[in-house]
Order: sequence, then C-alpha cells, then structure tokens
Amino acid sequence: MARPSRPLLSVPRIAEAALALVDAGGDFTMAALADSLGVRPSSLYNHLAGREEIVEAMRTLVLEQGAKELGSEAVRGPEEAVRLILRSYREAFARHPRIIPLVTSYTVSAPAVMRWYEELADQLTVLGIARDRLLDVITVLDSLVLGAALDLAAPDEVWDRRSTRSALLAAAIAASPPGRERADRAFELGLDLVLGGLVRLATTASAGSSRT
Amino acid sequence: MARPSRPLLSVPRIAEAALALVDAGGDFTMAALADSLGVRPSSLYNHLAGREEIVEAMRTLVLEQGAKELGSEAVRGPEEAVRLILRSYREAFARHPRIIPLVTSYTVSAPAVMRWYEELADQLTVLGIARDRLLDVITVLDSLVLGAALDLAAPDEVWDRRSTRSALLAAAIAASPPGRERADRAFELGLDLVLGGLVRLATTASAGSSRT
DNA sequence: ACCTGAACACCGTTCAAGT
DNA sequence: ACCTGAACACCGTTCAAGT
Repeated sequence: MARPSRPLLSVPRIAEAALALVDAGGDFTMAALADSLGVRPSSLYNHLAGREEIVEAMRTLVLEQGAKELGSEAVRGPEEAVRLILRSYREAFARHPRIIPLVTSYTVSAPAVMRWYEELADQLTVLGIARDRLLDVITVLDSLVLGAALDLAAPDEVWDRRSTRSALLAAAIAASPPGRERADRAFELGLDLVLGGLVRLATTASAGSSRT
Repeated sequence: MARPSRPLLSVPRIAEAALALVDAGGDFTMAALADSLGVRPSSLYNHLAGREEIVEAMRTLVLEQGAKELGSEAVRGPEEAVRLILRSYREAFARHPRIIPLVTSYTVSAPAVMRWYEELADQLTVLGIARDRLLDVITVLDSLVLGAALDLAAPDEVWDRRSTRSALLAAAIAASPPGRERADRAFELGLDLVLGGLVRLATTASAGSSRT
C-alpha cells in the first residue's frame, strides 16, 4: 500500500499505544508496538529517531495529563498549593506506575515538566523559602515524590514478612494495609512531615533576616 | 579446554565484574560481561539462571558494602542513629549510582537489605514512633532515600536552565552548585526536615496516648 | 511525506559435547 | 561440576523501493 493519503501515525498516537503496552505488560518492544498500531516496525522511524524518543514522548504524555488538573482548584494558601502540586505530580505517575522504571534516568527539559517546577518555585517563594535555598528544597520534594512514585511501581508486598527475624518489623508489616493504600497513606504522612518542616524553615529564616 | 580443575567463576565474581561494567558504561551485556571475565557467555549460565539474577546479585553486593559501616560509629541517640542509617543506605548507592535505574522495581527479601530495615524499625521505636505508624514512616524514609539515590544517577544538569521562562527558577538553577554537591546538600536538608517532623510526631502522639 | 520488506548486527538463552 | 561452540528466536535499526 505504501504511503497512505493521510498519515496512519503521529508521535502522540505512538506514545499512547506504547503507554498502553507498558500499562499492560510493564515494557514494550518496537515489534509489539508496531503491531498494536497496525503497522510495520520500520514505519515508526518516519516519526521518531528510535526507542529512546518514544520513552521521552511517553513521559511528556503522562506529565501533561497530570498538569491539566493543576490550576483547577481553589487554594487557601501557599502550603496547600505546594501540597496540591506534589500530589498531582505523583498522581500522574500513579495512573501509569509501570513507566516509572523506564523514565528515571533523564534530563528535564520538556516544557510540560518545566512548568511544574516553575509553579513549585513560585509557591515556595510565597511560602517564604529563601532564594538561595530554593533549589535544595525543590530537590528534596523531587526526591520524595519520585521515591513515592517508585513505591507505586513496586509489588504489592514490598517487604517479605517471612524474611525477617525481627518480631517488631514482622508485626509492622502484618499490621499495614497492602499495596496502594499503604503507599497513599505514607505519601500523605511524608507531605505532612516535610511541609511542617518547610514552614518552620521559612519562619526561622525570615526571623533571622528581618534586620536586612 | 572444557572444565578447569578449579572453577573460573562464582556469583560474587560475576556480580563484581558486572558492577564494574555498569560503573563505567551505565549498563552491561552478557557478551561484554563474559569477555571481561575471560570466559564465553554460555559459561555464566552454570552459576546463575540469567541476566535478572545478575542484577539481583549486584544489588545485594552494593547493599552489603553499605551495611558494613552501619554499626561502627558511636551514636548519641535514636535520632542520630536514624540519620546514620539513612545516610549509609544512600551512600551505598552513591558509590555506584548507575545501577539505580536497573534496580528500581523491587522485592525486598535479601537478608542484607532486611537487616537495614530491622535496625531502622528498632531506632524509630526508641524515638517514640507508634507501632501502627511504623511502616508508614519507614515507607516515607524509603521514598526519600530512594528518590535521593535516583537523583545521584541523574545527569549533572538535572534541570536545563534555558528551557524555563521563569526568571525565579532560572536564577535558582544558576545559583545552585552542580551535580553531587547540590544532591548532598539537598539530602541533608531532607533529613533535617523529615526528622524534625518525626520528633514532633513522636512527642504529640505519646502526649495524646499518655492516658492509655 | 510516509509505509513497506528485506537485510543488518546484536541481544539473551539453550544444549549437546567435552573433561 | 563447569567451560565450550554452535544454534536459537528475538531485538532495534537502516535503507532502497514504492506511491
């Protein structure tokens, strides 16, 4: 059939199909991806340079979905705003937890991702975080969210109860709800702990610099 | 030459050689690994079931190195103890940051890893964390450390200064030290924020439950 | 401009043969 | 028990040919 009158493929269509494969099976191959699009593997190279660019397109797709919800809610203040930003970022990954391992070693430059960090920087400044501390704080929040997202990709039983000889740890594992519920509760606790610390950091820093 | 009088290979030797390849190049292939051991690829299968088991052996190797330093220092109290545990875990990965992306999808059962969580559970209990909160807290700390470790595997320039239109974010990126120094400073800040929160959590919880 | 089909080098893994 | 060499199916990628 050679060239169709209208293109069968596009970068977003390819990324969506790849995401569906990863959601279902944890990974994708060029052959399976082409198959699911009703096309030959070599056709994909008319739209992207290769597998790596497909992964990049998937990440952009996921984060753009998350960014949509960002401005939609009324917010009571900067602390609440930071909470919402962090939650929405984690939830974007929570919808497709299995791409996380594919996406971890990368350079951030996609506009959709950058906007997320810009909003975060703004709200942290309103909260009172000093300029020279800003990127350290962003890095901490990034670590927490990425680690929490990673936790979502983990198996339901993160810790094997039978492989410990500690009664204390075994009991804690047994008492905790499984999988997603534990992950969600823990993330909210993490937000409480870190944001509590941030508010105090902002307060003490501004008290110290009030004579400037 | 067929079978040698003494085995040329062993699981630890294979894991070490694979780790050297990953440290140098970010990944390994069975062919390159066999080559670096002076052996044919098929020989590896006499010692492990396949590539996946090699990755597992590498993780165990890295975490055992980190666990060695664990009990060696005198400690002033449980908060300091928790700090040391978290630091040593992150530092184990910091020595081989490039394995982190290979190792992120989990099932914790290796004894070396379990001992780390046992010690953490003990010290958190001494600190005053309630039993029913224990696994949530461990999950938060796990997220922070894993996220911070992931940050170590990232390129020197995590954020591309030129791809943002926010003057605030651009200035923060420009002002921050590059690569490892930013990552280290941010991790220490993360420890301060979370542990501060944990101490307050322990205090308020024990105050609330004092009438039990 | 965009899909195809054949061909490429390379990948992880299996297994009978050898000592 | 442990290394070898040949063979396997599969992988991502290239490119001349077709419209």
